[in-house]
Amino acid sequence: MAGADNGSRYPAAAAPQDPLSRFLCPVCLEVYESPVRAPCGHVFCAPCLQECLKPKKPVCGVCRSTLSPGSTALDLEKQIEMTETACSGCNKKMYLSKLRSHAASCSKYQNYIMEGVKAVTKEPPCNTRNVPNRFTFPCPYCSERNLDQEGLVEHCKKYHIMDAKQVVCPICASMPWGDPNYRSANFMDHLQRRHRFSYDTFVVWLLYDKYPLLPGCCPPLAWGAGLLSSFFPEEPAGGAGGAEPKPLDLTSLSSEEDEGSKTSDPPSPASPAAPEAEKFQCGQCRKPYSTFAGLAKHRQLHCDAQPRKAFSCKYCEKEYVSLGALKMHIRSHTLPCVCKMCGKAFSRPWLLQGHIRTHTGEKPFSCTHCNRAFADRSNLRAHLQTHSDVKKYQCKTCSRTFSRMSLLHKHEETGCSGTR
DNA sequence: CTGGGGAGGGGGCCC
DNA sequence: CGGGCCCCCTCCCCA
Repeated sequence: MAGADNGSRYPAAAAPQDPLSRFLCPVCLEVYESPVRAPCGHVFCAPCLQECLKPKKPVCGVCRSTLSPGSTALDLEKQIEMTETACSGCNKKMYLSKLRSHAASCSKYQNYIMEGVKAVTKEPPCNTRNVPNRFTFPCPYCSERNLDQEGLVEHCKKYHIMDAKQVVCPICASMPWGDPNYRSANFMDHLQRRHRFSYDTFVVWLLYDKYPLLPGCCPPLAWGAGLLSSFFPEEPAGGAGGAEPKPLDLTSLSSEEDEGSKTSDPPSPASPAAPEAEKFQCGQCRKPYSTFAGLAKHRQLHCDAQPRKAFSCKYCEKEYVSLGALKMHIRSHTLPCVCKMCGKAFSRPWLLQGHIRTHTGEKPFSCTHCNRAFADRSNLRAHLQTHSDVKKYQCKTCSRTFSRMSLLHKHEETGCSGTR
């Protein structure tokens, strides 16, 4: 466990240049927060590990081995406290242990992240013509084409289970870190261990959705099918008409093709004769475009250029009428308030205060009717409803009242009989 | 299935 | 403009 490899283990092809990478949690891609070493040897932030342990059969996000609660990685914790670094945004020097909270409030760091994302989304790699399709794969044994990941696994299990030939895994080879020349000694074993789940699911949901703007998230942003499918949403797993798996030719996204290729009736996505389907839609005016470039141009010339009434969140698509409201909202992404007891993070101090009461057992809000106490005023309010004959939320059909909106919704969803 | 409690999130208002 | 507070709401879990 000692040495630089005690934390995140990266595939050789993707080993980051940054010497600090060994202090980065493979889940949140930030400096470890309360690092915990799982039994498999991989280290995660304590809160990240908690998240990973939530599924019924938790697996390590790095090696896919069964995951169970680990032990505090004191060695790493110490190193994080003693290692100096500089903020990528403002260059301020600080210890790694301070970087996380600093990054949450450093506007220059946020800009630095945004620049990174722009660079990734605006300037596709120069060898884009060679970018392989990550939706369908050829079988490395018989070269049957257009198998999606699950299809490939099933196909190989069905037809090649006894085939001992060393072959290149087409799924791994298509990934940005993949080595197209690396032959798997036991491909069937590799398939079943490594590709039981989809990279899309793991990369996009775990990393992109949770930490969409982190520097380490750029590869997932660029390569994760979640993003790709938003650019190429109709790339069917089965391919069109048995054609060769099509490279995602980003260079074809000419800035010249846009509105002209629009049609009022987009062809079927599965149709091979439908390459100009309007796959891209402006988030603001909903205008459809057949190419990403067209959409980008439209946004540049029209929607983005117009004076905005709203302040847009750079992390998600939400917009606010005031900068204050936006900043408040951004806290829900950066979660600057961290509980010292369990490491859980919150957007606002009072949320943290409420959470701390769950540790201390403090219940300052008591019911005047039954003296029952609550830690949260909202919950007291909900409780007070239970003392009332006429509850706040009423069914329009049967006039029955409920103490909570959710109960009313449930009542309506399960089919109100209408009888009073 | 229903009702209730616990925990937490989001937006608005006020100071 | 930021922080504190309030209200409303949701989700999950349990009896």
